[in-house]
Amino acid sequence: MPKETSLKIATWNVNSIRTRQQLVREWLVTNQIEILCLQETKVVDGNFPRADFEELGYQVYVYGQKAYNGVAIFSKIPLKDVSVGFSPILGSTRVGDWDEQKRLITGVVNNTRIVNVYVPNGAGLNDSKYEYKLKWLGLLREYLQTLVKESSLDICICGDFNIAPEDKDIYNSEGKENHIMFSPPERQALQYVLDIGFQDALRKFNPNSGVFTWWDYRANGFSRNRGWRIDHHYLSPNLYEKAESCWVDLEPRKQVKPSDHTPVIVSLEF
DNA sequence: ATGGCGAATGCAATTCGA
Repeated sequence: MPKETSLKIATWNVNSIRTRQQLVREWLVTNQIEILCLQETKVVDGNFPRADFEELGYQVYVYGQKAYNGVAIFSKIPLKDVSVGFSPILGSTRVGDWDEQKRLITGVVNNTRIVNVYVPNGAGLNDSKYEYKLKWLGLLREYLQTLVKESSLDICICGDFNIAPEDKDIYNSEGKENHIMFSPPERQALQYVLDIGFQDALRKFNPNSGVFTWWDYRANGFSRNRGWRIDHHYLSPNLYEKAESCWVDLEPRKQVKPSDHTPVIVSLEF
């Protein structure tokens, strides 16, 4: 038994798990990933292609819906205390309709609660979906605040946040003040969540500009490297100390029929 | 400035994503 164990947690918006099934499988075969958090699975739970991943030794936890949204966690170690949506923590009275869109799944491993989120995109600043995004982030803050208050577990929040936190997280931030994924109100809403006490895992190791996780399918975004960093791992203080590396894997984005996102991986030493 | 591309639904064209 090694004195220290390493746990690699990846996050990847796959833009349909059924379309990306083979790509995800191949990536897991060539990479030693203990936990994979998926977003935009776009499939109801009964149709999730779980067998392919169970064969690789993963427990598969899903929370999906027809056509849109959907999150899942694959884990080599069985998770404890798995729950989906806001209501198990915040209560159905407070949450109301906010769990209609399937955007959050959580479970516990190694004294660590993993919270996998797919934050709403928001469409545009004058769209009702923008208001939805800001309110959803407010609810996420309440959710995390409640977790922190009610338990001493470490927390890793990872997923597609649909927000580039800083100028250097966009290939060119000029003129993007009113652009979805960069406007000040949404960045402030994210910062308000992080102010509870979470830190950006990637920025512990890499202060540089030009680190991206998403490239638009249109206008050859990837070949021109017109990217954005909108997928993140945010860690509570103890976990932040345990992080030993964090990186983006560009290989899946180079493949035929890729997702428009590529995986981000954090390695934790316990 | 606009639209570009890709996926789902469901079978043509529309909606959505970011």
